[in-house]
Amino acid sequence: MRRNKPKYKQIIEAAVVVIAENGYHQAQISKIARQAGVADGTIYLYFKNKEDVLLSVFREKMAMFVEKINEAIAEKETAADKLFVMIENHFRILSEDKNLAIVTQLELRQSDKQLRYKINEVLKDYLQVLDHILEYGKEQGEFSAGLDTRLARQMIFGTMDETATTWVLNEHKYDLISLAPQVHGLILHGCKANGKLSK
Amino acid sequence: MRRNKPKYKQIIEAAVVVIAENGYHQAQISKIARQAGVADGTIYLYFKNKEDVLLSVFREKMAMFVEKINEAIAEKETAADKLFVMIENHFRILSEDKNLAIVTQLELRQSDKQLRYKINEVLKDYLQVLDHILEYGKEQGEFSAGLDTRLARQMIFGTMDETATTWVLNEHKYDLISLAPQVHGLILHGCKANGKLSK
Amino acid sequence: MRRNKPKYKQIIEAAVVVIAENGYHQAQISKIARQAGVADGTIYLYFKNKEDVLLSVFREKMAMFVEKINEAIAEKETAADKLFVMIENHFRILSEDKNLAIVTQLELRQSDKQLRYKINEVLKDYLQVLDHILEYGKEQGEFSAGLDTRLARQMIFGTMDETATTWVLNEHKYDLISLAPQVHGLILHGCKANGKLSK
Amino acid sequence: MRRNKPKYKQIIEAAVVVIAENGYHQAQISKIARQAGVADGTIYLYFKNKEDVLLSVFREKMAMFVEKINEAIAEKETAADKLFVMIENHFRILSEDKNLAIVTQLELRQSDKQLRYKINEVLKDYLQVLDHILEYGKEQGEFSAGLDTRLARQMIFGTMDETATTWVLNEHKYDLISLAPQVHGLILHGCKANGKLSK
DNA sequence: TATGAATGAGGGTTCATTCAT
DNA sequence: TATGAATGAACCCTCATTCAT
Repeated sequence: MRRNKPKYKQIIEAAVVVIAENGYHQAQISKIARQAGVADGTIYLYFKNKEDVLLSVFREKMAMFVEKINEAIAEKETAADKLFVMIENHFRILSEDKNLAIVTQLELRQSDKQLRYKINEVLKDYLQVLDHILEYGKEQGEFSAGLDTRLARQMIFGTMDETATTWVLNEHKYDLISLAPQVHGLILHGCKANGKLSK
Repeated sequence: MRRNKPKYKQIIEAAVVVIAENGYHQAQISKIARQAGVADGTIYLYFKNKEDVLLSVFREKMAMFVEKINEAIAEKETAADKLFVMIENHFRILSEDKNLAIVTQLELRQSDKQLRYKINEVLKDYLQVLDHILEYGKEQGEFSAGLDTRLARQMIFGTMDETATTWVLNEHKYDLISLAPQVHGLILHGCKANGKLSK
Repeated sequence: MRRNKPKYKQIIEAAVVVIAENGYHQAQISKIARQAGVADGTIYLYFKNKEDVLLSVFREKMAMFVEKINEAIAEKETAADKLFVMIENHFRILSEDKNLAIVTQLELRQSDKQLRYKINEVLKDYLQVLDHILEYGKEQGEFSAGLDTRLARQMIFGTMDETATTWVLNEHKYDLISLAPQVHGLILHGCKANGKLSK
Repeated sequence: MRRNKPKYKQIIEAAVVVIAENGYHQAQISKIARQAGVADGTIYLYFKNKEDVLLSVFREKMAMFVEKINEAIAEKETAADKLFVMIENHFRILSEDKNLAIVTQLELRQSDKQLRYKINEVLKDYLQVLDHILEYGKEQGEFSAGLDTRLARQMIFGTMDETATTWVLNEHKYDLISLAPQVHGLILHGCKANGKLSK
């Protein structure tokens, strides 16, 4: 199994660094090879082609995302709490690896439609975690029974994603993790003034 | 003034069609020229370079977005209503021009960092419309006083954008406009079951 | 006759300025037209094509060269004196119009082989002036009877030309005209130490 | 070291042929590659860009010029003899490689100002050989003590260059090498009839 | 496995020239 | 005569991929 060999990971990590430092369109195979300390041709022993390298970057990182977040979620009881740790961990992982944040929020989006579709397939694993929380919340009566899971998932992911992208575009100059409580609040209660406060 | 000449608009419209049909990276100047019914060189009488064509596509379309939405908003009294017509019109404009939807939701995002930054500058006009609604809602007591405008704006835009992108990725196979009420509800009240309403 | 109309001269002078300021390859018809204060198309009412403009620049200027130099030569008696005023005037004309110097010594040489051949045809008028001086000198016994006119002409023209070109490449930072006596001396006597002087 | 690899020389030689046969402005990289029997891209493994190819042609050939001429000069005792073998070898090298003659005398002069300056830098090595002969001749009392080295160098180089260019423009239809003695004579003694000295 | 030299397709842009007004 | 908007051909260079070693 190629994916377990050390050079596989080595190339993936090199790709993240090269893309973050040079941008998507300047991330040539030769640069990735040099960063990984292998020859250009060697990359083709581990990956089918360049698209496969980029997709693998996303796949590996997303798997890590899902794993970490599933762990964190499991420890919480309520859907609201699960949602909170999901948001917080989403922000934390990006905060802890700024290169990864640049790559996923800005650079990989420059890939063409074909790769975008494949990336969206991989993303589904992550979105399912969200769906599970939403279904669980509805079952428990925490979330509104009439909630459309797909729409709610789009709201939550769209909000987290837009928040993270804005943070990267602002060159990480404020703390992303500390926005988690407010984002959580917005997602749970929306913008509307709630009864007591607005009175 | 070049921008008022008929060929200017003609080239912009041709660019939308070509990008939608061929994808960002396959939208060569020669294809756009052919679609517009002009010679390749003519494009350079109206635009500085290819990037200028693409940025102008976004600028012209976004101006149209802002204009239409400002008109619609002006007719409404409450912030909640303004927000509703904004969401509905955002979805309506994309629904009415599927090529435009493909271009703004998928293709133009493949532009490189430099163009992305310029596009983001143009986008600010649109985001400001959102900010005005949010501020207005807070003034009127409709929206919670403690609402962070920037975060709320990111939530709203992120939600609309993610909803629209998912719709495009699903090849417009369901009705986007009819999602507006639910999206509006989510943005106003969030996911949380609200005692009285859920009864 | 087109060549006597004011716009003909106007375009020629504009071409000299544009070529001197922008270089041969950056001397587009549109720049020359703008400098001359006419429309692009107007140039084609006076010249067959761009090559014709450039060749005409050379032809007009060379005619002026020949005329001025013939006048100066006529006043002198000996071949040596005629040669001296030729060298001095050659240097003087270039010194008095630095743009012309740049154009003839550097820029027009970048023209392609076809134009070079035509320019060489025009140059023949000038070289004939030299030939006449040489023949006259031989007749008068001033110049060595065995002198090969063509070779001597190449030596004289080559020397003047190389001297002028080096001066232009050095950005006119020394006085060209004052080199005339030494150049004259070299051409007459060569490098060799002459008996009496070397004693 | 790239310059020692066989393909480097191979591309240089191909460039000389292509430029001589097609002219400077028609010497496309693709033609040079085809002539060299390599792919277009291969040229860019050995040269930075097209200008680098052209400059290298001149640099390599000029180095050969300087080397051959230095060898020939070293064998001679007097400055006059050194000068003679320099002229003869200058003419001989061009005579032996007619393509090279076309390239250096006509085509490379069409390069733009930037490349011209770089070519002039390379040419300095050659001109220094001339300077050394002139200085040596003055030391030995062979050449006139008051000789201005720079001017004399310009005369000699200008004469040789003009003679060679005229020969190329006349399509090599007479023998260039056999002109060397007369050119040598002209350079040494000038045009002037030297009654007594010539006895 | 690993190397890295060689390949070759593909496109934005310029500008001399034309021609309807 | 004069205009200037429109034309469209032409080319350097990059880089993903291959394959002989």
